[in-house]
Amino acid sequence: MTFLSDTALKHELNARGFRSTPQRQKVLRIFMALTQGEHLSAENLHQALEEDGEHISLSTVYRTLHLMVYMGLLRELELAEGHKHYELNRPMLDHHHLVCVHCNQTLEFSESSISEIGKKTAETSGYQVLDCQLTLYGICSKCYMPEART
Amino acid sequence: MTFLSDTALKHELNARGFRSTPQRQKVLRIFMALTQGEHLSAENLHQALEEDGEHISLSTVYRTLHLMVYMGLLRELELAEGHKHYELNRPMLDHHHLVCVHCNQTLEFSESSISEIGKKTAETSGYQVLDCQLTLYGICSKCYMPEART
DNA sequence: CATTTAATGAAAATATATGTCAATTGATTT
DNA sequence: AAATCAATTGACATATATTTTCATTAAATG
Repeated sequence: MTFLSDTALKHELNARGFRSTPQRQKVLRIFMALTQGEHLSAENLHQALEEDGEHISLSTVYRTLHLMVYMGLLRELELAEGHKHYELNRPMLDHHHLVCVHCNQTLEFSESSISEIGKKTAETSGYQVLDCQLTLYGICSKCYMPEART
Repeated sequence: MTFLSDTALKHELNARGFRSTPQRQKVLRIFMALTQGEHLSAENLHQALEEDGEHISLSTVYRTLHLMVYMGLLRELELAEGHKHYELNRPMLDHHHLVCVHCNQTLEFSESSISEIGKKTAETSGYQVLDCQLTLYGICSKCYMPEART
């Protein structure tokens, strides 16, 4: 799922009764151009599209994000920045996050055992896994001082 | 952290420069009275307090939730219902979630290896872990049908 | 018990996300 | 390649969740 041509995307969509549209292609292209670890909010994505000269309405941006999460193409991250962020779903990479609840600094890490656990658990419950996220919330060394305030 | 008396809460708060207030005590009591696996949104909590005859403003409810997450007393869950839910943080229980991205059905599961991984990762990065969440997103068996739509 | 400063409540403000609906466009059939 | 039909889009309105502001109240400290 790391790379998907327009026609491959079309097949994925059509197979489920959805349509391939220029908007959907452009959104996916934006995500494919990001480096590993980068993630965008709906607003970020909307801007990135504008910067590429693509005028796609915010409603469509939101609808496209949901659809692509639902299809397993994107993963939705909740990293305490107040709004959701999205990135390409690359299940093989076992890519997870560690977030400071104070300053919101976010670190990435890999841990290959997680997806195994995820697969097993999901199977037991009859689920088809789309995404598997281990998120650690804590306090980073800069923020961890007795006098810290909210 | 499964049970915390008013005076223990006071010590925790004062040690960090925060104050013990009746509102904070009442909020924590509500969470301590929940059964394992139950979780509340800010709105739910507000209502639960009202039902107990406690009038605490929504602002205070939100502020208290943030503070308690920051202190590691509560954990914040993002289970695709559109708003955040909260529950007592019981680090020993290794209690995680599996969510259907289509119908939002949520299942709980335990997996004791996760907190080990979390601890190790956080240490490496100099973080103090407050919470460790493995969240699996997928499609449940009821929703997994070729004709499924958004 | 006086002082200091954090915390609260009420209301307004903000932000994020969703819904509506007419117009458009993609997939499929003829 | 034209016609058909439903999915999709964009613009705008709306909803909802959360945050901020600020005057008032009340913990903690000495």
